Amino acid sequence: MIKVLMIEDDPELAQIIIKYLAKFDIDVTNAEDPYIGLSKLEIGKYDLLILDLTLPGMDGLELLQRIRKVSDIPVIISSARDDIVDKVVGLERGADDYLPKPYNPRELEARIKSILRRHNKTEEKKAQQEKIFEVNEEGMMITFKGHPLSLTPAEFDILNALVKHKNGVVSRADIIYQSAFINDESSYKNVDVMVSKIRSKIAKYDPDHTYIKSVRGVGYQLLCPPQKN
Amino acid sequence: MIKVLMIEDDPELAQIIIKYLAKFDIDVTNAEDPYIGLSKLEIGKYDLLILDLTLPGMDGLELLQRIRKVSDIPVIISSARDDIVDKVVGLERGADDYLPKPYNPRELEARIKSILRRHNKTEEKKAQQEKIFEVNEEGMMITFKGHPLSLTPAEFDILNALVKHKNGVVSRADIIYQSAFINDESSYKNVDVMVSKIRSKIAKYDPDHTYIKSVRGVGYQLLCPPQKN
DNA sequence: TCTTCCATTAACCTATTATTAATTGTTATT
DNA sequence: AATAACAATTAATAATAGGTTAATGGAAGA
Repeated sequence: MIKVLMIEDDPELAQIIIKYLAKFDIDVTNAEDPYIGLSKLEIGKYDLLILDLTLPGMDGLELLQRIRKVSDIPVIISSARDDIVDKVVGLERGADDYLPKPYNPRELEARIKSILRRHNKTEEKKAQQEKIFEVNEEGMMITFKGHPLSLTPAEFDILNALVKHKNGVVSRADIIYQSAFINDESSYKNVDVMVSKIRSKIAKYDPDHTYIKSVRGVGYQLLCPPQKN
Repeated sequence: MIKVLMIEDDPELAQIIIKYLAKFDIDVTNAEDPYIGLSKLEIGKYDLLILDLTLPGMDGLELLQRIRKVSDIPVIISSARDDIVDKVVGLERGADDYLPKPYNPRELEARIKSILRRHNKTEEKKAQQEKIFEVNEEGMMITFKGHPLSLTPAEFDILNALVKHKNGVVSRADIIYQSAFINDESSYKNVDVMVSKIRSKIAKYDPDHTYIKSVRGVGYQLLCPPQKN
């Protein structure tokens, strides 16, 4: 999901863009007022900014300069003026692209993706996301969609066992037995507790899916693909 | 001096661009033939490529694909066709910008600089990440973000071992064993003490992050990227 | 409905780790 | 040779992580 902030005072155009880009998994938030936009930029975490130049109360180019003082976010200028001076000044002041209105939303989408590809190597990220769980045994680390989960040793053993038996059920006894960090005499409930902790650590990055399913009377199972909640 | 390769079969246009960009310390080499361009790209070191789409003997988009297989160089497409499909496909296949002819050379210059500004920034970032710890084995020196850490020999061995096993856990036994400056019979706690000292030396320069993580019951681990406190 | 199993929170406890200080040993320096 | 400086080591104490169990509420299944 790509998060974009738009500063555009024409609500009609804003709506069109928001609707169109939503189809491509791009979530656009519009701020009609430049000052509100600026504060949103500071608070929220956006991947890119679409900036209109003709704004009420503030010149867009000036706004861009102020943004650049606090943020390195990629900026696409969208302007009604197809003027060479505006273009040059905008790009010089730190914009990554300049798109004269009216433009085709498809072009906007393509340009957003092109810029982001460069900026945070979206492709690499995507590749990482395809491997949902990645286990580094030596480092006792497991990454979930690219995010390293900070697991305790016992938690690592449990999730590692589940990943190894992908889509197979693993019993609590097996888990306890094969982990060096779980006391062989500890209760089955202990596994439940730690599974719960693992789940909450995963939920930090994806709260909407179930990855570890409990199989009644048997044990636990790693689901891939996951189940919606 | 910025070095640009241009693949453009119109020599007249090429000359105009070359002359114009020379004023701005941009050195443009033109290749009228796409195959020659491709080979030049492989040999020479260019910062950016300007690619015409309507070429003799080869489709520009196809050429772009072939370039992308071997190089990550920034590409600006310059095309006589102001067609939305061409634009979208071009950008999707890895171009960084698409400039329909005829265009103002000033705009080209501004776009080149904008793209390279961004490109150099991301390269910098990449380089920085790799160079958090820099080890100079013969000088028994390790620098942290450029600051030399004044480590004792035993401390050097420990941190060096951790850097070598980046993101892997190293046991106290391994550390003691492989260091010539730590007595083989010395206690594990000794390692703890020295790790503590290393940590405090790092903290002098970055008190807000954890670089050396203890893995309970196993050993220590160098985190990169580090963890916030 | 009723029972059993599971999920989650909180509280607990202990082994491990962190840190400081004291000790020993080694090398330079006068 | 005396001692100053420094590094490795051990000792001692404080802090903490992390596994465990208990307790409660909820879901699933008979």
